[in-house]
Amino acid sequence: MPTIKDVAAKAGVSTATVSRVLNGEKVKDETKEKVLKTIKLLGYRPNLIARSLKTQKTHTVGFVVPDYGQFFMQIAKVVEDILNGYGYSLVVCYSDENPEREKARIKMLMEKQVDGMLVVPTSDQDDYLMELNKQGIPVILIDRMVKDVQTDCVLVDNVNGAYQAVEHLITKGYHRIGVINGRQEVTTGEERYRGYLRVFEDYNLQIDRELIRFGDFSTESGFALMKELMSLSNPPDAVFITNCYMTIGAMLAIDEMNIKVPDEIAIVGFDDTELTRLSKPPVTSVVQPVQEMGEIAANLLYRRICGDMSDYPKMYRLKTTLLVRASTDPEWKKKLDGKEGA
Amino acid sequence: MPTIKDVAAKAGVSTATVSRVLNGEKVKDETKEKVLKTIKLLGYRPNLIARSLKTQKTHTVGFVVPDYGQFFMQIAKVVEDILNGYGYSLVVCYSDENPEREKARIKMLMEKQVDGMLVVPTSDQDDYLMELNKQGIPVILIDRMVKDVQTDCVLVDNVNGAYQAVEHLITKGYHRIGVINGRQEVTTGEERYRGYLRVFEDYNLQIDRELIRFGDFSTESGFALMKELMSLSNPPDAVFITNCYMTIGAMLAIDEMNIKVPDEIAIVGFDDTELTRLSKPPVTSVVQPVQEMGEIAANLLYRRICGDMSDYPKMYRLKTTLLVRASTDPEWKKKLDGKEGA
DNA sequence: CTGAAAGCGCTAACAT
DNA sequence: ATGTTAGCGCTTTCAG
Repeated sequence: MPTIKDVAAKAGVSTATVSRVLNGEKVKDETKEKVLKTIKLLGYRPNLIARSLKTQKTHTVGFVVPDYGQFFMQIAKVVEDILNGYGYSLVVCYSDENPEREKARIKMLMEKQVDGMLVVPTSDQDDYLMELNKQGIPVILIDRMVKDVQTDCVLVDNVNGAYQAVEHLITKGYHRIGVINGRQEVTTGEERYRGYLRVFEDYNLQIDRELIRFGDFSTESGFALMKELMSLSNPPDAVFITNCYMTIGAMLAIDEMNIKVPDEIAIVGFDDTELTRLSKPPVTSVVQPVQEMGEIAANLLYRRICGDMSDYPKMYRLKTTLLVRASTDPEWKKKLDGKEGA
Repeated sequence: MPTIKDVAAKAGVSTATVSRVLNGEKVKDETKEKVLKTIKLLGYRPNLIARSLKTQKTHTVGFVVPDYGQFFMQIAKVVEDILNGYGYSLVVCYSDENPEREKARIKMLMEKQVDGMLVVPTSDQDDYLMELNKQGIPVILIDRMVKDVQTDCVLVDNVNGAYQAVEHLITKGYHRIGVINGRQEVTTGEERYRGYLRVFEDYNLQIDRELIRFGDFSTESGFALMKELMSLSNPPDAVFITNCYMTIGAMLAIDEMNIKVPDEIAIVGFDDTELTRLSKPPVTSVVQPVQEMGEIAANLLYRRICGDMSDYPKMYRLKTTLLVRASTDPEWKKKLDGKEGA
């Protein structure tokens, strides 16, 4: 591999000049030509490591997700595209919904000297994240936030998303509405539960505590909890499930128990993925603006990296939409009639 | 951030000694203690960039996948875990099934100076990949290979996997067996098609060319091609679909057309993901040993990075398994009875 | 066993 | 407009 020195020597200029050409600084056209030519000739590629050592910038950003499922990977894709466009590359790693592992991954990213980070925190008290901020490396929280922490975050309005979902069930005439919650140490889990509770409050309805279950966001927990709910002497007639993995688990359980949806039980889930769309029947879901979340987060992070702290800390609360499908609507198939394709 | 110099100064030793302690070389216990203590005291963390510049190793490896779907991300997870265990971190990027983009991503990884790469090539004539090999950076092809190229690869036996799938259909008594193929410029696409053809040859059966369709691995193409097949005046009674996205698309099409599986059409897919498992009915699938693929690839790459070229170039051809489910077996549900859970 | 010193390849003052 | 030079933080001969 040729170095900048080789180029300088061959072109008969100093390394500084070559560097200037490389970085688009003012250089006499004639010498620039000459340098460019020798660069091509030698097949020279700047050594990014050396450059990083000098500039203290790696042009790399990290993204810590809880898992590699469709929801977060959709965001990752958007983020990667945008950041690539700015000349940054993305390192994605997964925390496995485990604060310890999250900390380890963040540490690794720190040591790799990333210029910034996007994190989906696995707990609402991530003291470690704050250190980063103090160290001056921009961090954007995405999807979930951390309590008592002042930093940029891109979230959705989970409370009202959940509210809308549960209200939809009530409007449809369901009375015994259960909920399968996610981890309450995570803001999305807690907020969605809060939305559920608020509906009952607003409608002045009684809640049967038996219908409230707590899972850990995993397919397995959705499966197990749905079985529990349906084994009750007085089972629910509808269930709100607060993320997509648990929804899948619940659908599998329902299927295994040979229960009819929505006739015997109505289901509304959170997140819209291929799974919920392909499921039979398709699941009514609170859909999050994935594309927008990714775009906003990536662009905000880029601005922070560039030193623009004008509106820091900025919190986005994007709105969700309720997509009604057959799992809460027996008429769905007829009404739809070709409106939803592949 | 303190540097090695700060540590050396504070501990009253030379930077060389600190470096030795850091790298576990022989140092008098007493001085080692002292150094370790000041490292802790100052909260010193070695600067990996500086180290990389010196050692020419980044302890990073790249992984280029066609997409962020479940199949490849499952592999990525395995690979990441293993490599992390060896002290390497993984940069995953997606080529979007596009050779140009793949080239760009590989180039980026090269410039980032990764110590090695795992690539799922998007074409069977990736001249660019060979350059890497010449440059001495280890590359392992995974899932797909490149023709006329001598390099390590971890593949599955697609031909026999497909063969088994189609033979299963024949055994079940289906006659008009269609196929939805993937991109033929990609070895998996071509090999699976070959497996399909071979069955007809071996059984000395006539093929109706009308039943052979070519897609691009996407859900959309699976959807469109299945619609085409089922709109034929003489439609197939079974279809083999050569990857999971197209299988999903096909299932959606079938659903939309209100066709019953397996009564009116039997389906066998390639790849086993949540989608094919959750689908109604669940799809009989050729399942690939994802875990094993990841393990083998990661460990092989590690060995190559460590300079062990003993068995180069090594080609693995792992065996697939056929998982029979309801999409080819009306009796499935009864037979199963609790054998398959969440 | 430890220290001095020379770089790895690049950028950025500072000079010219 | 270009060249000189001093590092960025680390590893690694080579001496001692």
